[in-house]
Amino acid sequence: MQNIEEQYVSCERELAAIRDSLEILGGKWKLRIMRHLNNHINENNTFKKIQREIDGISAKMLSKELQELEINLLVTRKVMDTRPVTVSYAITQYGLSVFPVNESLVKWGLNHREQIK
Amino acid sequence: MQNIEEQYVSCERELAAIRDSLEILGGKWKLRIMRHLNNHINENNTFKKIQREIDGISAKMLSKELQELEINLLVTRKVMDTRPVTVSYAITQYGLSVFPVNESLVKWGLNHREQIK
DNA sequence: GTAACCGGTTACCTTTAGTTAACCGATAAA
DNA sequence: TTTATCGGTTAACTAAAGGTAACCGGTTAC
Repeated sequence: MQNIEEQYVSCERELAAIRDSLEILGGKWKLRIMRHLNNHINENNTFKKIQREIDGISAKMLSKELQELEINLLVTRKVMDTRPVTVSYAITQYGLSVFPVNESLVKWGLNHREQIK
Repeated sequence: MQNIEEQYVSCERELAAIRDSLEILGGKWKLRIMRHLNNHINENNTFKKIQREIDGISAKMLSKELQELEINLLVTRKVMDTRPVTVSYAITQYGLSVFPVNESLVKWGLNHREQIK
């Protein structure tokens, strides 16, 4: 049995973890991009190809979101030796760890639609 | 095996579900409040008591967030027959369904701290 | 009558998230 | 030399989220 102080610390740690997850995976585009890369995992996902295939995303947002995903080790960026230069993005092995979170959000959201109708 | 159209619909449904989940459970306070109500489930959680115990939350935000949680059937609001009147909030049975999502966010966030350090 | 408690609401402000459109350098094709 | 492609960046904007502080009606205790 934990004492009060340990309970408090554990609670703070969990709250910080939730903040981290929502900051890194939340927002309008992050999971959208991760899912797209995962659904096209055997393709050469260049910047332009991703932008064409994700409906509504601007170059600015795609660039910004990919940078943040790369910083968090969820995707890799590889400059290809083509003319003109293309840049290929891919989900990392570690990036696959977001899919349980993705699934729990999907599951809850789908069920919630049933619940409130 | 699904055809292309069915895949597309399923993908749109899942993306909408993620948007719903993040809209209803995301933000700075929603899960914070749900966790608090769950941790104090046998107590009389009045507005003032919740506000005292959740560090940093303003009356405005607490009021707004509780209203939205109530609309989504996640908490109940009960005006008590006391002087002066108090209002008691409680998590619903359905509200408990957020904890698997909560757990997956906690788990991913905790692991991510390890991963990037 | 005045002060205090409860459960809020309102107005105003700041910060963050996201959009739009123009622009950039490097390269290559016509 | 003009035009196009790729992978962005920049500036300027709007929209959404959240914070701060003052205020409110109803009630009770002094």
